[in-house]
Amino acid sequence: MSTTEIDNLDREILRLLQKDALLTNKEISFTTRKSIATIHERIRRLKEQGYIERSVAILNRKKINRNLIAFSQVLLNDHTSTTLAKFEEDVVKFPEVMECFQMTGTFDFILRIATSDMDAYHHFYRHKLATLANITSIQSFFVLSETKSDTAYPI
Amino acid sequence: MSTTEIDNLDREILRLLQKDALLTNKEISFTTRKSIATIHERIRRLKEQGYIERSVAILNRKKINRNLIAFSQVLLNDHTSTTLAKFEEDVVKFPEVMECFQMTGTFDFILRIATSDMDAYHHFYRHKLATLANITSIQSFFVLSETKSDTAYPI
DNA sequence: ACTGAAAGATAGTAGGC
DNA sequence: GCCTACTATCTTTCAGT
Repeated sequence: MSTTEIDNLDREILRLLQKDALLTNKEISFTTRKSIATIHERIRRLKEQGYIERSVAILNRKKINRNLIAFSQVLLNDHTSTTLAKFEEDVVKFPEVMECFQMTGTFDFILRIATSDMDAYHHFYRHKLATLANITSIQSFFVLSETKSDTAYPI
Repeated sequence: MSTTEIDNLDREILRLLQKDALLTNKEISFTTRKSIATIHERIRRLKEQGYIERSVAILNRKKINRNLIAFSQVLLNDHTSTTLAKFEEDVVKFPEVMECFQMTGTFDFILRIATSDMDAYHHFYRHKLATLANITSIQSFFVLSETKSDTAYPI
């Protein structure tokens, strides 16, 4: 981690690019009232220093048949680093697993699972997730509706 | 929802752009062995038909001081549509709330909260979230480590 | 649907303030 | 750190298959 700090111009650029990664330098230079070359150099630095990790297209999941989102809370029966690491190694390989976080509290991991429907989730649960070693329990919760889903941090 | 289906070329383009939204048409045309104009037209259609919702820059949250991610499970004390809608309306306004889903099961909503640290979460909890109307309980779980966090659906 | 090529716009670089 | 000006590269359009 470098000691470099970002200023208000950097923050404004990050704010804009979090909303739309395809903005041209020209558009950003117009909004921020700086020259195109300045914007170009700032964005280069923000990437180089790791503030911007990557730019991605966000798809409409219903159009590509991911109608069901589940959160699955997993509890393991032992917490040696070997067991934890093995679970993580195996679970991230499943294409249904969009996210996996190790958590504090009454369970060990929370997974975000995307499937086409309940049948597909059931199949994932029975034939993939529940087959992994050292699982004590899995509790599943399903998304009824998406009120807010944002990738942009307020800056 | 239109009746239009996508073919293998569309799927390959979506796969590529989910990983890197800044790929040039030229690069995609090289990978897919199609002409630049073909790629250009395909991407235009994928956006127009709503497969691609938007393109965004993904930031390194630790560089911008969002070190703590919490999942907060919220239970309300009544489930009239008015109460549900009011909660949703209010909760999405908090900048700490990255995501809000209404859920099946033993609680009503799950929130993903991003703050700088536990003090900031505590402040959010006490002075923002817990002040909303009709809340019965809030249970908070904190991310210890991020094993996988992907925005790209396998296609 | 796809292609190649032209025209217009943008990214990226260099030199100066 | 920011600017103008220049060149390389890319996007976008279109006539042709």
